[in-house]
Amino acid sequence: MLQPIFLSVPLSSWALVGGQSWPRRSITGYECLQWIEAMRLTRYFLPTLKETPADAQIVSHRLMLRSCMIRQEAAGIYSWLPLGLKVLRNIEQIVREEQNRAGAIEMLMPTIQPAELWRKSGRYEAYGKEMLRITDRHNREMLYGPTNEDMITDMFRSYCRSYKDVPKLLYHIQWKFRDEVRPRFGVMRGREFLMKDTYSFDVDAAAAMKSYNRMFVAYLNTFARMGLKAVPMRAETGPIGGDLSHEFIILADTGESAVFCHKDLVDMPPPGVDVDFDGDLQPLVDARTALYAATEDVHDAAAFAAVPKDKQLSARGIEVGQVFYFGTKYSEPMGAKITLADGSETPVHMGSYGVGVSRIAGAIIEASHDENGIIWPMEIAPFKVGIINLRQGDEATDGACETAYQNLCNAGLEPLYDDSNERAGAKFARMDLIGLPWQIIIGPRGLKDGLVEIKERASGARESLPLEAALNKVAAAYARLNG
RNA sequence: CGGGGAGUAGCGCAGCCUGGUAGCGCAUCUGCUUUGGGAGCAGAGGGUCGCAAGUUCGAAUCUUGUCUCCCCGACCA
Repeated sequence: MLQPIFLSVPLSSWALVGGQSWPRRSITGYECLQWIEAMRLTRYFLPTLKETPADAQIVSHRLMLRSCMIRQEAAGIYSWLPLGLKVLRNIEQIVREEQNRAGAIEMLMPTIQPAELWRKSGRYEAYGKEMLRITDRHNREMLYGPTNEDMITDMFRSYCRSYKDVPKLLYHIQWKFRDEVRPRFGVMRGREFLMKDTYSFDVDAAAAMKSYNRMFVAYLNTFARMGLKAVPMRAETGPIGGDLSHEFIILADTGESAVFCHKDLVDMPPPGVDVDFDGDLQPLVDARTALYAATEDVHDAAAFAAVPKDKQLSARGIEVGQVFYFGTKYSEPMGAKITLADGSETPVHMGSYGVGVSRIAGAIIEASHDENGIIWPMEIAPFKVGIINLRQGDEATDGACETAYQNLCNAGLEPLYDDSNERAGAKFARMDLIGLPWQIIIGPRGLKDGLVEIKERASGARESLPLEAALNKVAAAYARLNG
């Protein structure tokens, strides 16, 4: 029954990153065989909803609930169901790859921290009710970390004493908890959220700017790979403190903050993955900070007025990342000092750089959906292609679907095969809802003439062609992505 | 934290004003017919009406308390 089909487009599962061969897609980020997850719908867990839960107000939240990505467990606290978890992992993996490329080193700090650390930095009382405070069985004061500056500064202090130990960029991807007064918008403003936070350690302010620029450029590439147009904007530093900060904002009507920027920034292409992170990044950063862009908190109406009228963009935005330079704000009180070449001591200069990994899942949907459901960018899609069997039980149809499934699996294209016995309409609606980039639609009518249908979710464009050509077309789209 | 609203079957809702032991649509299960954009018919299962006190012969319904969730605002990745 199964007919091997030769895919004319070579698929490389390995991409060149920083001169090394890395797995293109893996769960752990470590070198391993390419991780392929294909699935038959009847074996999967995907009870999609036809009706919208009443509590969900914004489109991304509604679609995430309907497509069975998440389930609310308490206000601002969610389970990530199988489909949602795959999306979350894909986002996380892009963030990880771009951090590694920029020279940051991954580690993992705990979610629970001792209160003592925060007393040392002077933040324990200052952070207020947003911090979830816990007492353990020995009556020790603990907290569920809302961020990790204090812990990493303490760690740096205990291991690094010399100017020779810097620069260092360390990051982790870990769950955070902030006891928001009013969680809302699903995962975009949860109390528990997954965040990538990087911390930089440098000898002085000038060196710290180089770290800042690394992260700035890494973020531009990170969001571009996710199909997002993120605009860096001057921003307030807030409780993290410091002198210099940019928020990376994607424009969306449902955004929480008002933003003002020069239109040219929106479509400015990313620096690209072949940037030399050890080279001078300042021109790249300057190109994106020369034009006016600011969030409402630091908005300067006069400066904005100087932007040509037809280039003024006043919109709403979702913050997906933020970079801070805060100098010695933590190293000073916590005694994280390094010895310089001349024997003198100086507090290490620090910055922190956050990406809201779980928030991005919602943000991408806000930026990419239509009335039928989600439209996933290729790199984010939980499965890369859906196979719709229009007549389960029909020998020719079942056979063609199996052939497609096996070949797509072999090609690493992570197909989701709808082998359920439901009616065509239900299958179409569900496949559109979960937003896989490509659909291969196979039924007896088309097969009579040796044809299957291929549909691109984003454009809705459909085309009838032989199975082999359809598979090759999807493979070609994926190969382009892998460069 | 101020202001508003809601908790009744997995989801969406009605019933409450005027107390009498719970109903509709979707979903689920069974059977038959269907099968190219969320099918039709027939049958079935599923709810201590958020929780706790109180009033009453009797409470989903009235009273009080309490918990949870949502929305608007202020605040935040």
